Amino acid sequence: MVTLAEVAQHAGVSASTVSYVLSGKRSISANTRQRVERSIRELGYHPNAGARALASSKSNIIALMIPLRTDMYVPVMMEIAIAVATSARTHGYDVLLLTGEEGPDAVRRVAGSGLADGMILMDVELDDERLPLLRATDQPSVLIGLPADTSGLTCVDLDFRATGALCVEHLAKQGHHDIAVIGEAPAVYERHTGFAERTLDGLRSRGRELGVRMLHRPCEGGYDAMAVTLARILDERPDTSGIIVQNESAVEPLLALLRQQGRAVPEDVSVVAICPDQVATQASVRLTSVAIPAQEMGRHAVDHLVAKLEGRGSDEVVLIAPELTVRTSTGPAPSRP
Amino acid sequence: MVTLAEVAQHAGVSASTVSYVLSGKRSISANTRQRVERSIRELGYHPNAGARALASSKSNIIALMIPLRTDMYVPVMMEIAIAVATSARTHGYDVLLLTGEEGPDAVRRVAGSGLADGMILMDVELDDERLPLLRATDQPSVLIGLPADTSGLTCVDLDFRATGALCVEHLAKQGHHDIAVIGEAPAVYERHTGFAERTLDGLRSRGRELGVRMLHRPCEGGYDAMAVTLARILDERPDTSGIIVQNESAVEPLLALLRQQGRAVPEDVSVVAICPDQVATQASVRLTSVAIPAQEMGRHAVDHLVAKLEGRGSDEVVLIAPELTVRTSTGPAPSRP
DNA sequence: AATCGGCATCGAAGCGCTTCGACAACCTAT
DNA sequence: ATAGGTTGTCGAAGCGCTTCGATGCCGATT
Repeated sequence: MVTLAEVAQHAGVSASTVSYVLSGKRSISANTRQRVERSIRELGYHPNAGARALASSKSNIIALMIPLRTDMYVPVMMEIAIAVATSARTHGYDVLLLTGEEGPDAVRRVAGSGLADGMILMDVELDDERLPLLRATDQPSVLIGLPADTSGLTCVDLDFRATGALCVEHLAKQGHHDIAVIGEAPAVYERHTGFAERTLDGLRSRGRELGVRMLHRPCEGGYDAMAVTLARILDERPDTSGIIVQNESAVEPLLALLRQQGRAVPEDVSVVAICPDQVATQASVRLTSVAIPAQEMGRHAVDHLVAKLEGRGSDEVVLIAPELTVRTSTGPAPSRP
Repeated sequence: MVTLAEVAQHAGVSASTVSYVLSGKRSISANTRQRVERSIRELGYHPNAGARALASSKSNIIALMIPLRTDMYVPVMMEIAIAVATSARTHGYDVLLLTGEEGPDAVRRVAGSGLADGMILMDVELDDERLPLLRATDQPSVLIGLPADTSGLTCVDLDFRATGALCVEHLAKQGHHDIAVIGEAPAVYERHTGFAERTLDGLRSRGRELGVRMLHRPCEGGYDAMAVTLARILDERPDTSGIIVQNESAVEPLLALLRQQGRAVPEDVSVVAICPDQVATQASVRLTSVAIPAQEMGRHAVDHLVAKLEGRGSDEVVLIAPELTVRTSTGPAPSRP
């Protein structure tokens, strides 16, 4: 293993000079810089991460905490995680992956040991148990998702309230008056997950303003659950002509069931989904949808965290504006007999 | 930030004693041990990760490299990653997440900087560009997936050859003679991904032994691609009565298309899937399937890597035996007119 | 009584880096 | 010609920990 000292010797300079070449914190003559850089290349030198962390009290590592909840849609999580890892690298940071297993203690461990310089928390609940600890350790952090109390925190999320509103508007504009909302699994609501509640909120308040009737039903993923849910909805509100789905694993079952029952999309029923674009475009009907901007969320989170770590940046809540893409699953409401 | 020295002072012992209490590398009297442990608790001490890494040349970090290929089924990757992170913790290791972005250089960087003690590579290709580097740096590592040349490497994977064989056997036993195989996207085969080729190999050689006709067609995910592929298959081999799918995003489209064409599953066509259990159970027909044991693979990989890091364990290839679960998508072949 | 081995503890060295103050050497402005 | 300011480089101190050898103490062995 090549050390700084060896590079210094090889280049005929002192160790500190090499260090300054690497960090750029003091000016170095072009000549010396080149000699040092050459030695680094020839010897294949890589600074030792531990020594660096010890001397500078900076690990250049960002911790990413992903609680493993089985009812969350995994690909989105993954996409965010990948985006976080990738953009972290562009800032010179690596990413440490923490799962929910360890629970809130992970926050304490990481903050205490100086393992990471900051952390990004995913899948934040409205009243998340990790938050008190976060505030106490004043560990620089960014949340993906919105808790109830955001004071002193930096959060990044899709504006789910606006998302809900946008979906209703789109349907209402096409003349739909009876709209059903197929939501996430009941457990998600029971857990008070921010995004689910905020979507619902946006959906309802905009629906009230526009004078449309709204019926919300949570739904586990999969075929059988969807069949039951859909039957209940159509039983309660036979005139339902618009459906908004916020549950990736309910999308395809829903379409299949509608087809099976002879209800054409979009002629008889319009469907709007809140889901990743991939799901919307790969479904059996190309779905009008509001995309979950996973990459963007990951990138934003990293950018804000890095800003904080560098002393720039402050606490704030960043809500990403939703965008609705019209595809072939929505159309004018059928005229009533 | 509390340091070892402060703990030592508080407990009235020397720093080295505290260190030995922590590591257990020398015997300590019960009395002293308790005093030290008490001080640690009272002061809320956490050893500094950087200092530890520097002094011991061990970071207690495992690097997990996930190339981001858009055509791989993401949830499986995620499940493995989570399993890796979780079981790493039980061995006292944390996990560093590396994406494919950086390419093979990441291997060099991580090995060179001592950032991680070892690494786990996912989604290994038959002729993976990271392998030469791996061998050169003699970084302790475990691969998930099998390259063409496994000499000097430790690999963990599902036995895809046996998986293929198992699927054919199951169908053949039920009297199916004309079997179609719907595979991964063409790009996967072009890239020479080990698992895809080995499955095919197992499929074909067992098929030959059993005297069944076999037709393999790669298939992009999604509805439209599946429609084209299925049409071609039924055109070429109208008597096809068994289908084996190894492509998660083709599963539901396939079922929907069969239904649409009035082919009943399993009365007219039997379907066997190679996919995670979740996909098999949530599909519109409960699928007879061979599961991808993601968790088990992650766990095995970590166990083997940790064994290597501790000086136990050697290079070997661990193939996990496939298990076929019979559900409702397979049955006897229809009798021919 | 002298010797030995094992246990419990301590002190000091050092892991590889960053960073601060010092100091030549040079370049202006007086 | 001299004070003052830059610029480029070096030496040394230390970051918080692990680990090696040394040491003092005790009971067991001859």
